[in-house]
Amino acid sequence: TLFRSKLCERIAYTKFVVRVDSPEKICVMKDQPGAPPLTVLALSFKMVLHPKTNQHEIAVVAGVLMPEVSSSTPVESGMIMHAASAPNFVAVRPVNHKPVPIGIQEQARTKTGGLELVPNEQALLNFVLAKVMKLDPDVILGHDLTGFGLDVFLNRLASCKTRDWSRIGRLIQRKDLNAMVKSKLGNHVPDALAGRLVLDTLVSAKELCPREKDYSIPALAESLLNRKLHPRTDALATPIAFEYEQTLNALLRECVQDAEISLQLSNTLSVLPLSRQLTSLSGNVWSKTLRGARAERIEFLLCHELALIKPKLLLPDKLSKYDRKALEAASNPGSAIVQTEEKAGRRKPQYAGGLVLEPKKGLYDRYVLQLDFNSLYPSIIQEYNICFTTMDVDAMKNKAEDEIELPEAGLAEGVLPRVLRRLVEQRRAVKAVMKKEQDAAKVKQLDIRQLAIKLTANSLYGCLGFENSRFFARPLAQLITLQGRETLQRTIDLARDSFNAEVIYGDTDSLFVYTGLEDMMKVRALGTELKREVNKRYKTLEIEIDAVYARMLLLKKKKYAAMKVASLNEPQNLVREVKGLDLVRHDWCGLSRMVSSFAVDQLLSKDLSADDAIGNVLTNLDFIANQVMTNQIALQQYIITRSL
DNA sequence: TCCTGGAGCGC
DNA sequence: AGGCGCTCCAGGA
Repeated sequence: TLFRSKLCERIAYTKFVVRVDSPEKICVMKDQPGAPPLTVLALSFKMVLHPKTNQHEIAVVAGVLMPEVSSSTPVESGMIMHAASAPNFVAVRPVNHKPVPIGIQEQARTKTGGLELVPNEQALLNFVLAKVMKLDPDVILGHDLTGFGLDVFLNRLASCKTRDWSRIGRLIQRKDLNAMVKSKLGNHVPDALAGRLVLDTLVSAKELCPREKDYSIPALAESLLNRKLHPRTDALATPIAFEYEQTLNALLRECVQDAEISLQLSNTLSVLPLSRQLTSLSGNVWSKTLRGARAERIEFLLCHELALIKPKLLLPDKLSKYDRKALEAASNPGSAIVQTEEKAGRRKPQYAGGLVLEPKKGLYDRYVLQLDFNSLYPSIIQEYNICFTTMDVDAMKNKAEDEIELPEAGLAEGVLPRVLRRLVEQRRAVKAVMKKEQDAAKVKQLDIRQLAIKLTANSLYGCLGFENSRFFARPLAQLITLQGRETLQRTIDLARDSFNAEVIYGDTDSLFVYTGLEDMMKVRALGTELKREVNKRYKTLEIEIDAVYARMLLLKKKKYAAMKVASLNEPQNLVREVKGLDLVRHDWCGLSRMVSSFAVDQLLSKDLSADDAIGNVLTNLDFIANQVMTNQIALQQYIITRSL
């Protein structure tokens, strides 16, 4: 039954309300129309700290609207420019009962730059709610929205006892917002915004760019958008900034810019199309994907797969910590219940992981060959048919690692190998279409799909070892890493015994071979031969030449620097690659990283002998020491960043 | 001196 | 609300 949503149907703030009597009456449309375009509203806030209550209060809100956004095609760069000219708004209210500067009042009166001046915080909150109601965005987007912006916003809505607070979402909610925001159980932001997607670019950037070190707006604008921003104030503004026209104007501009940058980040990272692909692959809920719930995505993927293959199979219960303890106590009635203190941080490892070789330390000045297994763990699952449907996981629960045996050969393909095989097939198909496609926008779209498939396949293993996962199966995770270690070791033995190759290092799925060669053709030939010899031993497992390095400095496990040959056809074109050294770590200051970087450059320089390089490094150290002593280094260079 | 955590990397 | 491995550095016994 379709209702026009009127006052009598106070369920949602939507145009229509649909009521269905039974889930059986829902079916999938045969000819699916394309997904409708989405309205995206980027929001950004500036807070002040109330001097007495010491609580965050909202002082400035900016919004940038981007209408008609496709969730399947990535946004083209031309569209991003369009966003800047789309209807923006920025609203400000007086702080500490002091009127805002006359110039700002004038701007607001003449509506310059979409500026709205409101008398107090309550009015500011209502202004935002009215805007959201009017624009009715499908997506509310911003940087650190879930951790800060919207969280504070909801707290202020609650504190100010704002009427009809649920207008921020699409579901009419009469719940006591105060009780909601004070509850420690989970994040209440998504619940309050039911009916809209919350896209937090901080969450998305952390997931999609895990190698980034600094996730602040200016840092991401520089590294991802190639935009250098002016020096900025903090999200937490000082009351003094509200007293002068110039500083307040800067604050307002910055607030609008934050919303705009956040929108561009989401576009550049293709967060909407990618999260939609991830969601449609796993069959979970889109808003959850945006919250980064990886384990839940895998859970849904496997639930759907099981329902398809073994429709009569009962799914395993999802056990809470309490449930697990109770079960354990029941199965071992004699044993004392061990009280394990769960700390917030990382726990001790529960089983063995990848093999890391002791590196043969030193500076290598002839070609080093790096070979990598493609998707090692997904490949192992397929290669050995590892699954809870091919092995008795319960029987192995308390067994030692070396007692866990591989499934017998000849068993039917398990669920996990099947899921992975199908993902691999899908990805291959997408890539094939990509090659033929001419339209650049469609290529980008396909690229996002293949990336989503890869991410999904690669996160399956992690969920097998994750205690709170519905499909938690430690014996499987153990067996997978064990096979990984053995596979790498067999490869090393083969390289040594059959090729007389010198393996200088290796980590989990990779090995580094010092070839001693100076002829790229011979290096390639060796790599190809090694690769062929390894790959012929497996059905699914596959090793590949990952890189060739002209020079390599190998210091410790997980710490090395090297000059990588950018393309095998142009061996002269070298790119520096650094792993684990101090200069890639933020807990060392800029000066230290700079000195370290200089040293690495010298040591890896093709034109220098080791002695000359060391000489240059020592000279530089003297020079820097002198600069330090004579106070010529900017204070900025001494800042270290480290979480506590 | 030995041992435990945390950070923050690498894979 | 994926996993483990390995430096480093602090701090306590």
